Amino acid sequence: MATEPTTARGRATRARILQAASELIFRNGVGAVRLDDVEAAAGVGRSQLYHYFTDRDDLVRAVVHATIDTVLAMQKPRYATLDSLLRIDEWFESIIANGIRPEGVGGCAIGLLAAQLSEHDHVTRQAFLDAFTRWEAPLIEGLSRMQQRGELAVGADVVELADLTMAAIQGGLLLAHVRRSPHQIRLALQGARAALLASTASSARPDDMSGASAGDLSP
Amino acid sequence: MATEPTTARGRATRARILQAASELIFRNGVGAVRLDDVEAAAGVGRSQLYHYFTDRDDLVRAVVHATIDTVLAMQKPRYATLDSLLRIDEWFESIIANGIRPEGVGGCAIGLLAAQLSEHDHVTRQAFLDAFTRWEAPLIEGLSRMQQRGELAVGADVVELADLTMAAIQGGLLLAHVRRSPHQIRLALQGARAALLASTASSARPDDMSGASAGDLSP
DNA sequence: GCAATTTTGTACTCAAAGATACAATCACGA
DNA sequence: TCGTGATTGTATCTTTGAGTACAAAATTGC
Repeated sequence: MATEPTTARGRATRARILQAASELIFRNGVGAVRLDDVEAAAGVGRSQLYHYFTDRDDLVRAVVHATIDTVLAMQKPRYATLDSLLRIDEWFESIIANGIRPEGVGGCAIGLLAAQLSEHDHVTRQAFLDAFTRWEAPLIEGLSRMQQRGELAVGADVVELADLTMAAIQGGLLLAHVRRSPHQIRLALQGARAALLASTASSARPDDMSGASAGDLSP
Repeated sequence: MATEPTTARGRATRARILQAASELIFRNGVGAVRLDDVEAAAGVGRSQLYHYFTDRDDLVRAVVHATIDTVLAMQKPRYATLDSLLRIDEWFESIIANGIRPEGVGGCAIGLLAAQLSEHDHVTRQAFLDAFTRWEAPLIEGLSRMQQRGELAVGADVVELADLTMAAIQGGLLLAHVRRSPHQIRLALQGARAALLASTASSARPDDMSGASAGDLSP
């Protein structure tokens, strides 16, 4: 049975295992990572793994949760204030910057995991749902505030704008990952920006279709 | 060694294996699919697998190529004429429709595979690169024609607009997959549409920043 | 119809990797 | 210092699933 570490050393060991497993999984994919690899990378023995995690699946689940927390924590500082186009642009910049890592370009850790594991089990799937919801919550709130201040067209659906932005982020990071080009993220975010801009109160004109309210694509 | 089937029966068997493997992989992910499962689903014996494919990796590679061909072929009919907003809208509609399958909502088969395998080996990665390039080629061409006809701002970069659109498609399908909601695809494509619209000649005004040309997000 | 080739069925081998056993060592509090 | 529990090292067991062997059946070409 998995034991929660009580001492500082134990916590450090558990953290090292998690760290090593996360990196390996991010690099090579969930299926390609052997427990031996994790051991070697973390500098621990087999017994440690089974001391802190019940089995391989438990470790993977822990990696998922840790990854989600890490990624969301990285966004945190920018989060409080996404209530202006300038702040949102800054946020976008941080996402672009985070997409360029020493171990490779692009690829949202959450998105990559989600693509691999969202069908795995119900609990894990729910974790991803929560992650995306938590991720976009500050944007929804910021957009709402902009709308209240009259900086966003009253007809705009802020939730839909946020969803659309999340899709752009994920798609941009995926393409950047495959193409190994951070430029893809930038372009994708430009798309989201255009959609947001189209809902900006100042540029919302009734005579064009720039408003990104739902229905444009309805059959 | 893998043998190419020469008879009709052989081709049918090989096709059945490929079909079964593709569905299982799409459903459960590459790592979770055992050869036993493929056998059972395809109704063949172990010997058939190794008659038509050298090993598991060879089968997976074949699935990748077959999936790419299938997905691109589905887009083909719409491809010839993506040179107006109307045609592009129709194209979007077909993508939304394809995202709703009996076996689950959303999830571009190519995108999901790419997330799992783009790091696997160089050849497979190249296959994904080619796939995305082939996928967006008709859009680039269509947009170019629109630009030549003056329906798109002369300053717009059609390649970037196409890249941005691809990111929206992929992100939308990924979110739709996780959230099990086809609406996510629609929203994402609305975002791409807004970006395209912003570059439409008629709505391109020098006094706003709607033009999706590069540089908006540059530091 | 018959030989040659292709296709298929079943049983088996074997290595890899997950999981376990258990003793040794360490760290902290009394 | 001593004892207890937490932590770690090593060796071993077990299961899974990829890959192989080989013969039977079906199909094709002559």
